[in-house]
Amino acid sequence: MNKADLVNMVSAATGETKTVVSSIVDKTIDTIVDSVVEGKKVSLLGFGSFEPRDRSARQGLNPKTGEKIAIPAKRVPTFSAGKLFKDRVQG
Amino acid sequence: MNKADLVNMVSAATGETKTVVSSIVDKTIDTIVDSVVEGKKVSLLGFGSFEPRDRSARQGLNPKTGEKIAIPAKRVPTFSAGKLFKDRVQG
DNA sequence: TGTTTACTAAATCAGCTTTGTTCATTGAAT
DNA sequence: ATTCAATGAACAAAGCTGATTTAGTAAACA
Repeated sequence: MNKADLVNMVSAATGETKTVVSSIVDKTIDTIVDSVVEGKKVSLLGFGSFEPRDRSARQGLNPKTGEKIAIPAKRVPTFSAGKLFKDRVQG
Repeated sequence: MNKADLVNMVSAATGETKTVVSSIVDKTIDTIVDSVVEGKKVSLLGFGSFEPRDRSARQGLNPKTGEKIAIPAKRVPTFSAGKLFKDRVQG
């Protein structure tokens, strides 16, 4: 399922036009990304939470050549699913 | 940031009422969760993708007592961030 | 609405490191 | 009423790493 499918389904479920749904979905994603970029966590109860996490530098290797390479420290976005989401996926 | 904050910000950014934004955000989350529950991946370009992943059974241990315990196999929801999200968080 | 264009995502190789997982409880928040 | 974060230890599993091709999505424009 891609974004177009998602918008269609939400539009059908809510009765709002695809245009409105699309703009809100886009802006919602923008807002979440912006917040994480600013270092703040976004918690959506039942769904999960997004937050930035710092990864320390480490040794890696090039799978093609096998030689060791230095991987610098970096900040990455993470998501951890909430209880409801986990329970529903687990069944 | 929680869901109420998110709805307020998206409402302010789009001009749609909080009621409309709230219903669309909720339904969007529902749709994503439903899709993952059905075993299908949800790909939102630039943001990331949600999909179920199977974890095999393994041995764990109770940190309190130190004794070994059996952790059963299970299915969990996962999210992997897209390039744009990563790039923006990294800076 | 339909088409083109440019860019992103998936898959692949293997080995090492980081991260997640386990229980229980308190406090905060939905 | 219910969920979430945090805490602490230690082990095992999952993921990250480069480079490339293919496939596919999204944005722009007429």
